[in-house]
Amino acid sequence: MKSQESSADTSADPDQDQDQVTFSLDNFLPYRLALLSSLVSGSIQKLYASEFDISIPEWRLVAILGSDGPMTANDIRQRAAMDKVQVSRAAAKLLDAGHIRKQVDPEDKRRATLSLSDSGSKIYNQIVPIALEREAYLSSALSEKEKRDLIQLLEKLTKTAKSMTTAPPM
Amino acid sequence: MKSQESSADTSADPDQDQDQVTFSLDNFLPYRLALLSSLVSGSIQKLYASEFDISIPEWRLVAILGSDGPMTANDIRQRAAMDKVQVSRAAAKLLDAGHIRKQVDPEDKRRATLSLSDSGSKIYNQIVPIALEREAYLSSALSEKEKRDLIQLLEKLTKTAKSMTTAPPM
DNA sequence: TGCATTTAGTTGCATACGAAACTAATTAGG
DNA sequence: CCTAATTAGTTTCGTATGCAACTAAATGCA
Repeated sequence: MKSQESSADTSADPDQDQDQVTFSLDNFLPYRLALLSSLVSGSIQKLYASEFDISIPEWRLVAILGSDGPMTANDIRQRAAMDKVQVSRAAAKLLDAGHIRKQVDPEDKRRATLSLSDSGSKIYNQIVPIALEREAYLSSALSEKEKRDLIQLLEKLTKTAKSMTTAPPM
Repeated sequence: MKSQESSADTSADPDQDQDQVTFSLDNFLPYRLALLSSLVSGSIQKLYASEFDISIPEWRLVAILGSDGPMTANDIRQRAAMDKVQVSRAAAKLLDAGHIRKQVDPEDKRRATLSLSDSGSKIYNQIVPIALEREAYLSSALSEKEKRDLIQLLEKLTKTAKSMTTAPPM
């Protein structure tokens, strides 16, 4: 594909040899995504940490168990596209803090179903409105339609990005 | 925006009626962004590491010095919204590898102008086409208009996100 | 001038991360 | 059956990260 004839930036000096490609981080999607994501995560992380002493991976577990109900660590891994180590550690911390329960499956003792404890549910119920409010504020510069469009665009990109990663072991 | 009155407020409202808000990580923007960003970065990181033995922060320095010309570490930090530690370490590695030069400003010996060496320029010229190709592939599921829209939406969000971190609403 | 403050950049330390090695339980298959 | 291969989940270990403390130079100011 012939891409990137970036618009009005270069004075299009034809002498400029062709190795000297025009490139700007500002229009480079991976960079834009990384920047935005780190800004957003950073802000959220601080909030969750200070108010609930919970990390983002831990919050993901709480969010999933809270919205989708009890499931195993492996289910969570697939559901949230998280690393299994990340799930394991988040679960360990949440268990330790008493926010989730772990029930070993008697049928298959390797598996264990995780579920929110009362304190976990409480956290879920407390965080959800705050998270939504944060998100609303974040996207307050967007119209409803723009927000839907954005999610849809991110969805498409995510699909492509998944196919780009060299067959992740799942 | 007048929002939460502080931490006490949330617990001061033990009445949990509206807490069964419909919430799903899937529609939660911060999560979608983090997921996509990590997929994209991961894929790119592997590519740069295997082909050029260079990390993403290092690549950012090369990209900026290559496209915008020589500048100080501090300029880079502002330009790329990077942490100063990150810039310092990336610069140290690139220096060590001989990809950049460092010239101390005689006027102000704290400052030093960084610039690409020949090998740095070579890397820049080699990576740029690959990066653009990657990006083109990543966004191949989007129309030109969609891609422009996306960048614009990300821009808006980034602006808001920056304001969120600089003015911590807590 | 002389000392406090600011600024550019680096380093130390404690944490987070993920790949890979590992344990324990289950299933396959000879 | 018994061993090999697979699966769920945990731990180890090297690296990356970022805050905070630090060094060194420049500036403020009295």
